[in-house]
Amino acid sequence: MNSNTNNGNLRHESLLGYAEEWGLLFERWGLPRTAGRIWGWLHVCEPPLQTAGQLVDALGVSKGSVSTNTRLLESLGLLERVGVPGARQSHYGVRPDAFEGIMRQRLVGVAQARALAERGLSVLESASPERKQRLTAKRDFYAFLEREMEELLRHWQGRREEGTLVD
Amino acid sequence: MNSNTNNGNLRHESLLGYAEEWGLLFERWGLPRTAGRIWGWLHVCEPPLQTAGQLVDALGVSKGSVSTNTRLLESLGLLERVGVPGARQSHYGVRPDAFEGIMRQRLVGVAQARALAERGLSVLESASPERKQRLTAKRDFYAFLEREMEELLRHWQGRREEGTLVD
DNA sequence: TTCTAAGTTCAGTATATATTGAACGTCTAG
DNA sequence: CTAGACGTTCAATATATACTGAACTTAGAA
Repeated sequence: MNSNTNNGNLRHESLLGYAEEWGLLFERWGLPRTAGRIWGWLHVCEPPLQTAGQLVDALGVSKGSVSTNTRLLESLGLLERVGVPGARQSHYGVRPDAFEGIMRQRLVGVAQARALAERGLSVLESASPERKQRLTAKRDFYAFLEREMEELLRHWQGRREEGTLVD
Repeated sequence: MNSNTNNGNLRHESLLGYAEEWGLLFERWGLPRTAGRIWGWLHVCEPPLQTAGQLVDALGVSKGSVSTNTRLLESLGLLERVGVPGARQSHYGVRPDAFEGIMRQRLVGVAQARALAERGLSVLESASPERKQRLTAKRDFYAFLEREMEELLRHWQGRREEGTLVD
């Protein structure tokens, strides 16, 4: 195995371990373990672009699961499917702007929380300010977080444009 | 019911609905639905401090579940158990600094991701820079996020000290 | 066209997790 | 001390979700 890749003295096993740990982390975040495994694996595998079949072989999961989870990761903005000239299969790779996708996902969650607090306030419309106070504080927090994270996202994008013009 | 609380024209049902929606949001975040229900409810209930028994009655969940999930929310830094003079039971309420707890939780997740990327890099120690590139980018992102969120947390704390000296 | 490989979908199954309900410990009041 | 309320723990159960494997669709090769 691995006859056509130069892995130096890297143990295939420890690379797999890295993927596996991302699986566990994803699970703690309420996402499928397999999605995490793919995400981790695509950061250390060789070659960097992998076909569905290669993922099946490397990670020991079913075709169906790879299909489902690559689609999930795509929809989260973390993966992209790229065409390789002369190849019939789809090749999956980490999106260059994947981290913006991660931040955007988090932003969505914050925005949902803010919207929900807002909706709660409308239910308490006729209540006293004291009664509203808890909800107002919550709304203010999520509004703060939403604004700040949007700025953070811009920061990151700026950073990428300056510094990492390598790729 | 509700003979001793003045709820004005607020429908008990719509307040419960608010709690229920937080339950669903929590679930999407990989947390128990009941924990979300409690968290939502404690922002709109009257009185603001509730006993375990009141939570059982209001939310229609078991004593055991309330016990488990209040402990969870406590450990996340969102709830506090306060003693009420003359009352035998524990009373639960939203911590005044709950939102700092939320941010701290998120920070922990980011730190874990950064640590994991770091560990991956040590596995690739002897590899070429090109091979390391994907992991380095990931590590850099999480390191960035970690630093920025720490600052964000400080911002929020400062904001609280200035503005919200009401409570 | 037919044959084969790739990828998707989905019903069935496995697995993990939350929730219940009952038994237990603990504390306070009387 | 005893009675009863409160809270916790845990085994059993319910429930949700991920995963597999097989059937199906599509597309290229011959």
